[in-house]
Amino acid sequence: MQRTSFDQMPCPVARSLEEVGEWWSILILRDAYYGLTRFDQFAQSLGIAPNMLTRRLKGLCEAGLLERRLYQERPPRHEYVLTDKGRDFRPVLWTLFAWGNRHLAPEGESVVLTDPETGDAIEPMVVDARTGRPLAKGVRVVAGPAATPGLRRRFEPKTAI
Amino acid sequence: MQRTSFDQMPCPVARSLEEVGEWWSILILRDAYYGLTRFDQFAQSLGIAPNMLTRRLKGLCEAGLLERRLYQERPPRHEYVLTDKGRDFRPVLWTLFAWGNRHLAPEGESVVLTDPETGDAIEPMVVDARTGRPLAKGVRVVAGPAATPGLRRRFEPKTAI
DNA sequence: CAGTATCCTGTCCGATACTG
DNA sequence: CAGTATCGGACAGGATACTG
Repeated sequence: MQRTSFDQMPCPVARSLEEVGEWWSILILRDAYYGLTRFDQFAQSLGIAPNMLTRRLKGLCEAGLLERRLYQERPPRHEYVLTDKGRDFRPVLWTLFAWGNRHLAPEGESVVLTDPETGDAIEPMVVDARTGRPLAKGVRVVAGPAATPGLRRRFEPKTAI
Repeated sequence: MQRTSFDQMPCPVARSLEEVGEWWSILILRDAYYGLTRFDQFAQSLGIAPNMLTRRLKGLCEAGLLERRLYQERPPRHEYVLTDKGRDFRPVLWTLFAWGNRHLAPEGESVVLTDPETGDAIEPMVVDARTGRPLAKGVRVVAGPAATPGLRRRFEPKTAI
């Protein structure tokens, strides 16, 4: 890897980007949530070159977000299905989706999220699962149990996100 | 741009990636939330090459997430401050942070989010702002007011995310 | 249909040197 | 201190051809 490796980086954001930071990966995940599982479904939906699709699918499998599963013996056919880890990434997509709709839809929203039962539009918001309170400005970032001394020093001042 | 342009793509996720899809951009935003505003603060925190930092800062400014502001006349000095649009991106960082902590912290969490008042750990969760109900699997994606006919066709089947 | 194999280009990115 | 200028390498990504 040419980029500085963030393998031993403490920040979970940096670590996440290490796995899904590539451009196509997120769109592939999006399509996986949409229910696509097969190579050519992704290829057609994304308009991605086949070699790149192979690369990105392999990457997502190695990162443990997708699982390559044989669904037919002869001829051998594989499908790409989300793992728990991959499914758990959906909150990121939701917030990204919402942000895009808020700020990058000059001529109106072309796609919206809705409640599957009521059909009402959904407006994603992030809250604390324990208290139910919305996360607002000033969420503190502090060194955790596995922090190194240097890290503790860095997060000693009031660091917020 | 060498990549397929997603300028007229309807999906807000793709559009978002157009603006913040680059690897460093997110980390710069993260540091901006941390309170950094000046060139060399970013440079030192990220260990990024100065030319890249210039490019990414310029990109974020053009995308309207950061604003370059003169804070000193002679010699001219600029600071990079978050715009509303940039601040509004924080939910994405929160969910990314949480995902990274859940899945990429083998030796324990090195950094955690806490409530600035109580000091308790925070566990980000995405809910619908209107009903307060957690978003679960099966959030529907449907064509919105500005959708083209082709788009409507695509999202006619039950598409979820 | 589900990929693999090549080849090519753009550009992300790092390293370094330089400037007001 | 806050950048700009230049160079070079690695690789993401595109295009196309080919295979069981």
